[in-house]
Amino acid sequence: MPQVLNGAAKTSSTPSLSTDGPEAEILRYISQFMHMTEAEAQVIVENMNFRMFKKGDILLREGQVSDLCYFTLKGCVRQYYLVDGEERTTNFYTEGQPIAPNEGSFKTQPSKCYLACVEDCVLTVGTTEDQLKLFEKYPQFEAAARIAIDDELGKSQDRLTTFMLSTPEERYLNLLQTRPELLDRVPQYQLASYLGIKPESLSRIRKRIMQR
Amino acid sequence: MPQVLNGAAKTSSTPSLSTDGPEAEILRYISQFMHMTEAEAQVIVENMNFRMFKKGDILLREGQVSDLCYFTLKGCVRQYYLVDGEERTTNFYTEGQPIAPNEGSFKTQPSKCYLACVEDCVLTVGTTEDQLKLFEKYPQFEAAARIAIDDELGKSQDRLTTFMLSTPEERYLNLLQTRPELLDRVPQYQLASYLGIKPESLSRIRKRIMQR
DNA sequence: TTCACTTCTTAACTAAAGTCAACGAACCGG
DNA sequence: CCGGTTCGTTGACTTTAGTTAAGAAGTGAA
Repeated sequence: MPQVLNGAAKTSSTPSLSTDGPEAEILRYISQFMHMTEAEAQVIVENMNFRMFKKGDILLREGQVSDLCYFTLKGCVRQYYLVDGEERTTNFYTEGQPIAPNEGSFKTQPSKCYLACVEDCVLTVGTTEDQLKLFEKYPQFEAAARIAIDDELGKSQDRLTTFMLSTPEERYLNLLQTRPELLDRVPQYQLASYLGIKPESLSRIRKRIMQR
Repeated sequence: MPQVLNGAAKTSSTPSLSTDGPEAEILRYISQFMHMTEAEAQVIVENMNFRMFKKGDILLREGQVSDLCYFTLKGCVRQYYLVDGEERTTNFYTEGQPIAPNEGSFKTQPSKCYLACVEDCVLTVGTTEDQLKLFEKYPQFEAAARIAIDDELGKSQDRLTTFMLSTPEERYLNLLQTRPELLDRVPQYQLASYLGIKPESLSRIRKRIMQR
């Protein structure tokens, strides 16, 4: 069961927020899209809702309606669908990645996917309402949010074309290049379905590659 | 070569803008994301840059830097990549769809894809600068743009998961359901690469389906 | 330690897509 | 109207992934 991570930031007595605690991840993320003062960083951290989850915890189930958004500070969250009783993984979210799999008009619709923790996780949790309140109080964050969404759209388009243009073997090699840490953190049968193939096929692909 | 469609809207003497001319497409699109008055509709149409293109015209080439965005009023635009000298189609844009294949941080990067007209087209063309100017003058359009981008993100995520979770045959059947008009408008070898397969395979899939 | 369970690998076979080549129909352009 | 090109189909063969089943290696709990 999720537990509140009490005052993860507030109890931190370090003077600067650019520490290397898990909460630094979200500051690094936001500062990609705007210039942030120390005071603004403080506001962010104070308004964030930090939570810890255990390996195996389920954040979202098929059919559930939720407008919660997450941001990964520590750990790994897997997104998957149940088709014919089989789990089909479509994404892994790790440190520094926002989790919003049901964007657009689907926020008020029952979810078609699951979100589950592959490891113990530290996440921020927020509702759409939280965001709007923050934007009202601090309008400068709204522009950043817009740019962030645009950036996410670019990444999503990029992932789609990369997947469309690649064979399973190329996708595996690409994963080795771009997210090698996943291979150590995630069971291989989950990686396989993320690559669009069965575990046996991934095993053969790995063998094929080794033999060169 | 592209020609300016002189005063497509201005010369229209119809009192209402909810006419069925090509420019109505973009009004329909925007009104999905905001309530629009007649006056606002007028502003949109007057600020849009309408252009006609011939079948085969290329809007964007690999390596080209462009921050142009398009919106499809009439016709069909194909997005493709050149890999090993072979065209690999990744999208078809038809009436009512915005064309912005290089979102996010890639706007100032050389394009990796091509955009070509499959048919004679009527498109609106706009730069990022145009948009910002419009937002300054009419701030109410900015919120709509944000929602539209969010909606696009949702659609992109949806396309990605659908592609990941489907076999080529399922993708073809899905295309029959969702965009049947494409089958008549687009040559089959382009559809094949859009489905991630070779033309011969699509031919066999069609045969297989007919035999049931 | 042992036993159960999960994960990964391997093998044999099936199904489907890729490759190469050939053929015919439709479509232009002259 | 002809001749060439493009496009879709088909066939034979190769390559790769799916299926089923079995077993080995690792993990964790009693």
